[in-house]
Amino acid sequence: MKIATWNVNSVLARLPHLTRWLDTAEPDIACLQETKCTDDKFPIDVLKEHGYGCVTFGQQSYNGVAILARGECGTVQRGYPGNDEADHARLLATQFSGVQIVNVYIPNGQSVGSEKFHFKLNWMKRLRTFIETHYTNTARVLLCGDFNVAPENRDVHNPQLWQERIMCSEAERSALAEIKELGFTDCFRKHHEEGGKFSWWDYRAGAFRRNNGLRIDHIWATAPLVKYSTSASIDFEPRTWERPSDHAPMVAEFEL
DNA sequence: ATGGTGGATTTTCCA
Repeated sequence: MKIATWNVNSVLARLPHLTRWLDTAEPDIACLQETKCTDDKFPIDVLKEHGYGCVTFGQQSYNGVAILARGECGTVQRGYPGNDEADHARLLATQFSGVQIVNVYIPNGQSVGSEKFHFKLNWMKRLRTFIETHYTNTARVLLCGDFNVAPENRDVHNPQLWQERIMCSEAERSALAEIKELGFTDCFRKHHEEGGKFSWWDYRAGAFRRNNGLRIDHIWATAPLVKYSTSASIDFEPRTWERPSDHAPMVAEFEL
């Protein structure tokens, strides 16, 4: 089973890149973030032509998550239980082939100490509670998405520059660690110890060309799954294409 | 170098 996560920064603007990439990479599951469109505008027909069914949870202009699957998905959870209309479209959970898939777009947080920063930390607390409440210790769970946190300094191109800045602060890293303590393993780190491997580069100041990036997109697996993990990688190629997303897809494979 | 770029919707918000 091959699973991918990719912040596409508008599924409509990125549709040519998305279909081109799906045709080549052929993941069984692709978790998307920042789809930036309501469910009625999601390009389900085009994706169907490429072999994918869509489970969507979008909103106008901002946020939005989707799960593309080569096959049937189980029941779908859109947002946290008890969510209301005012909630951001940032969490989408379903099942595929006996695996619980949780796709998240964790808030960016703008800047450390800001109102959005506190919203981010609170959202991460809710994520921890959601996972703790909804999945047993023995469940095969994949938590994937744009976490908007670089877990360690080796996930940051210039840790000194980024120290205590958004996506790198101790408060964010602690909140993420508390989720990880529920029993997750970072699939990329299972297979790669080296630093300097990133999944996001700012559009500005030639950041990609200089490899000034952060590793903020992740695929995490619980113990009953991670033992079947055979590879994990970041596919930099779509970031080199014309008018790309600022994120690259992250891929993990399992031999179940 | 406190800027720079990109998407959706506007004359700004968000990343």
